[in-house]
Amino acid sequence: MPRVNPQAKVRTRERLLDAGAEEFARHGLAAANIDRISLAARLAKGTVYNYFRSKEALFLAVCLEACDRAVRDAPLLPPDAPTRERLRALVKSDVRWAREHEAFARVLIREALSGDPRFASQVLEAATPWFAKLTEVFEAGLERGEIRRDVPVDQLALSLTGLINLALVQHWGSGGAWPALDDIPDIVLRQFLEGAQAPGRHRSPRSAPTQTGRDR
Amino acid sequence: MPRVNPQAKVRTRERLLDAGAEEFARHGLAAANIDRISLAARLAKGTVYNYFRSKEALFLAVCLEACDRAVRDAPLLPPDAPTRERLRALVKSDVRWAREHEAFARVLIREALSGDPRFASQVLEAATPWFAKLTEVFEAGLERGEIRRDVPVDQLALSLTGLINLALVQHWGSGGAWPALDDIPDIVLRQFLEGAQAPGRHRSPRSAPTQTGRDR
Amino acid sequence: MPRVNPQAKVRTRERLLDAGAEEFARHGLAAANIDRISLAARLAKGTVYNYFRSKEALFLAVCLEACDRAVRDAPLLPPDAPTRERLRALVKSDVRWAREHEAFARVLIREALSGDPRFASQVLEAATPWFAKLTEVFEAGLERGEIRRDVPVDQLALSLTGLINLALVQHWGSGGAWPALDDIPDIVLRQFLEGAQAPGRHRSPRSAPTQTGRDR
Amino acid sequence: MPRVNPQAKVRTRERLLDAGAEEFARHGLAAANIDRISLAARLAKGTVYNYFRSKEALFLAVCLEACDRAVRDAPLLPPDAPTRERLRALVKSDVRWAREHEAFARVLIREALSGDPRFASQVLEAATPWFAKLTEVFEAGLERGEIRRDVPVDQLALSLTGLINLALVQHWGSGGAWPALDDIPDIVLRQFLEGAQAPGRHRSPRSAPTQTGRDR
DNA sequence: TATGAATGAGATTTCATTCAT
DNA sequence: AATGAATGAAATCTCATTCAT
Repeated sequence: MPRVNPQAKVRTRERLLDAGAEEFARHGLAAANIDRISLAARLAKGTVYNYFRSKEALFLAVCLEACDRAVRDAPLLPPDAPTRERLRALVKSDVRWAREHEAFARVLIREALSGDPRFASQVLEAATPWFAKLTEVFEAGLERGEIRRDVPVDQLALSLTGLINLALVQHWGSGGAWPALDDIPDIVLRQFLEGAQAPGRHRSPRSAPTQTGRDR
Repeated sequence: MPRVNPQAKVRTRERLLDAGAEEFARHGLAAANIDRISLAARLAKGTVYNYFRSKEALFLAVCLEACDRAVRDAPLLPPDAPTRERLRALVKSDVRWAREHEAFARVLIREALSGDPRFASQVLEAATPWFAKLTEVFEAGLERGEIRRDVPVDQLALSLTGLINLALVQHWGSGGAWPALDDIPDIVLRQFLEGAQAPGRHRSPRSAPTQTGRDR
Repeated sequence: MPRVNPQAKVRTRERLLDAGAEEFARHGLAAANIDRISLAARLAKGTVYNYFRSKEALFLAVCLEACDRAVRDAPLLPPDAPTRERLRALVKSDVRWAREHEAFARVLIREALSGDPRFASQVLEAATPWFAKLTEVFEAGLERGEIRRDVPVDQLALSLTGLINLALVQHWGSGGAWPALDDIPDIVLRQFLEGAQAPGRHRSPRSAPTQTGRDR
Repeated sequence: MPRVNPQAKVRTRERLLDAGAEEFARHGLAAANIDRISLAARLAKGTVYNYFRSKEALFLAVCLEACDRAVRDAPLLPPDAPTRERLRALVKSDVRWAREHEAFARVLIREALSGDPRFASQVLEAATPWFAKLTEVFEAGLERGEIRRDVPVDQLALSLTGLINLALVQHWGSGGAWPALDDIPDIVLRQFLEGAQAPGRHRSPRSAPTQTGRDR
């Protein structure tokens, strides 16, 4: 259809994105099948290539879209809420998204480890909006003395993200046995905020050599 | 040729495992090429199938072998050493292995996320020896009050493993920029043992809801 | 938009022919791309099909146009000039055209050999104006006894044309090494007019069977 | 079939070559279909690629084989036969081969004009044995004063080859009307050896500048 | 036990052409 | 007359696996 209104193009694109997400979720990138995608979108195979240069390009677009939606839906507690609660809200939202898109979430994590570094980093870029939101919360927490100052914010964001993903991977890997999805936010936050050391123990020798006083 | 020296069979198997590791590391599972593997092993393609039922079976065998070697080389500090030091030794050894086998380590992590749960869990099983060693250290730490009691040991083992892998993934993903491999043990252990909370803060509200007292 | 200025149609057609010539020259008929052609002509793909039934039809039209222009530019020496000189002028002009349109000239020659005889002869038809001019010169030469009478004029025209094309093919095939384009007219005419026999030799045995006396 | 005797491989190769020649002859290189080739050879599609890297590689191999056979069958008259007769024998043999393999001969000539110069020159290389034979005859003719000395032998070989091919192209282009295949040797040799000039005419002005006296 | 020739399903991508607007 | 989104057939090449020797 020629000279369609731009909306039609957007719709077609969306149908492809949706069909792609479904297919990638079900089969992973390598085993995904363009034929099935176009069929599911009720479009011709060639149309896929009118919108995306290659299967990989479609995958990247699907990742971008998915991450965007995931973050867009995440509520942000007001800045004066405790950092722990603000984080919990984000993590809960993230876990909810992962629950609803489990299969695709797995694929996304998986492909972020692709052997091709260029491709891997393109996949990672999709998470940019998430990191932005996280950073915002951390920085507010820093100002209010709720977050330790001796670790860069970027690093904290990565640690938390990683812990969430790990918990998810473990949840999936255990066939859902443990941890339960609903428990993930607390488990992760406890580990993230408090660590594994027994209470009352000293801080790491290197970061706080003068261990005397303080919380003794 | 009948009556092959049993040692010869072992050798052939080893050559295939070595060639497989190299190939999987370089190309990942999906893109690995049996032809190249047999070529690198200086054997015929058919021979691969005399030893392994399929490409996937070969991959699993390679994983098992790799993890075995990795753990076999890991030193175990004496039980009376501080838990932190015992963990550090393990993590360092793990990171060293990852450094020396970066490519294969990536592939291994990646395939552990395979969409096929049966396959994924088979990959994970390869890590059994590692978890055993970790568990041993945690239990000793528990007895000596160095490790918090309110989190199951399995969970701790997973958290630590996950943090290490995350750090590695981030190291690779950043093109080696951050974190440096040598810094990973400390970074990970600090996060793992102490968490992200500012020093002096209360424990998680749930585990100690009445925040009064303690270190106030 | 109805009532288009007829001149506008001619312009559009010309733009398509020009873009087509360029594309066919660059990629050959089979690999030529209608998309690129319409793009280069700054028109929509559909427009190409408003003017030409198919890619092949466009190609034929381009051939016709090209040959027409080539011959139109060829100077014709006055009828009283020596035949050799009149021919040389034509050949030079032909070679000049080929030099200026090398790529397209190659394609044209190539497609004249198409497996589909219908198509091939359509391509050849494009050369009609050239053959007409050649024939005119030959007939004048015949009347003045400068051209042998025992070979039909058509055949002579084909021979000369073929020799030129051969020389061109050889020039291109040798990467321009030999023959130089500027030398082609003389090389070709010498071969065409005098043949390869040593001077003083008898004519072909058939035309002059009494070979006795060697060279008289 | 493993460890077959080398003969089996040669046979398979030959079947592919034969099927390829047939297919290329019928459809040309671009439109040739690997599927049909493997079918005609009663082999699997993959087998084609076990023997030839690509369709083009198969085509080149077919060309080589064809030219080799064509020349191998060409009789060589004894060195003391007149040059004209020795040439006639070669041309006749060439024309006979072209008659028997018309379709493939056309394709071969066509692809020698390929836009890709690397490919074109590879095709041309197939004709090496033919040029060798031709050269031999020319050199004998030179020694005996039957061939003009002022044109390099290479150039003569190319001229003759070109004239033959042209005649063939014209024969095919005219739907067989003219020239008849049987007439080609004489037509070509006359043109090649004697040229188009009327008998008794001077040599080219350059080689015999004293044009005075017309035909003396 | 080792070999390696043969297999053939399968998948991505291209692109001439159509036709509703 | 011009447009350009959609179409979908077509075709090359790959590669895990088999099995006769």
